[in-house]
Amino acid sequence: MGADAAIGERVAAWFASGHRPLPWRAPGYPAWGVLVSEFMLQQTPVARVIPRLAEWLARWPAPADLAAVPAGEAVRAWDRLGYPRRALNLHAASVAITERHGGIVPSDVDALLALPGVGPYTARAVAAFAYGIRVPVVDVNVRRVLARAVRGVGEPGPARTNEELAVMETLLPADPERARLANAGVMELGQTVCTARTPDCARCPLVDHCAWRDAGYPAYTGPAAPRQKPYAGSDREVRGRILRELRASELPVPAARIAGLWPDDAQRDRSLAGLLADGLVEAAGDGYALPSS
DNA sequence: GTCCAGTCGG
DNA sequence: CCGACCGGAC
Repeated sequence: MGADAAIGERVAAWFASGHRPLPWRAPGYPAWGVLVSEFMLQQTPVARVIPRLAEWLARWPAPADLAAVPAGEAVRAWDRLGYPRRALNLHAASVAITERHGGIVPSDVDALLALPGVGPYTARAVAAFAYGIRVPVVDVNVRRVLARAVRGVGEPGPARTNEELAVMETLLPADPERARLANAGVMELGQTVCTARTPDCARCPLVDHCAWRDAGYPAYTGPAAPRQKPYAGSDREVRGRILRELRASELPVPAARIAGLWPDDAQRDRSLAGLLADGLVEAAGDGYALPSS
């Protein structure tokens, strides 16, 4: 067994020996529930997703249920999870699943990738966790664990999607069930032990298989991760404020009330135009509303 | 201020 | 490849 394969087996064993009872890991959890959870988990921490996921699935237990309501209802139910385009994409995905896949979430990675809002991570996460298919799953946690344990550097740096998928593939056990445990285990390891700020190496199952540790924890010298712009005062904040107003109202919101939501006319107009262009908002009479179709 | 089970368009 | 995209928690 090569070094990488040893890593996969170790993490699978560590994960199988006990992990947090996340709802989407429960045996028999529906593929639709896994898909919804993965949309919600795109850049939103686990703890914030758990309560919203249950509400969503109680209301729309299958893709066809969501496909049957206007997209605006999905945006409204998304509430303040953030990045509301995900709600729009999830609705569009439910329509595509209903029309193209007979209402069944596809298991094929390429079919999943063709769905709106489904990228390299989500497609493989659904294939691996909902259907038990042996495919590498790479999210930010996996990227960090691979950077440290395999490449011996402290941070993953800019994304190198294809290369990281290939590396993860090499450490997956041949057996699909063990591969699933390895995928889930590396993610869990990165989230709970091999964390960005303060890794807890004393609890790490890879303590003797870590290139970063072997190298003496060298400081990261690669390209800096892109810096995030401040949220306060950004167009994102303005968009969020407008959408929050529309979500709170069953009727169209008059343009005059939108105008009162943000003092900078140019920024407010630009943000509203962006929401319209994105299909998150539509004109309704002399006001605006969530999308009715 | 930083980070978070990312995706998309330019 | 790079920036935009929400919002809450630490």
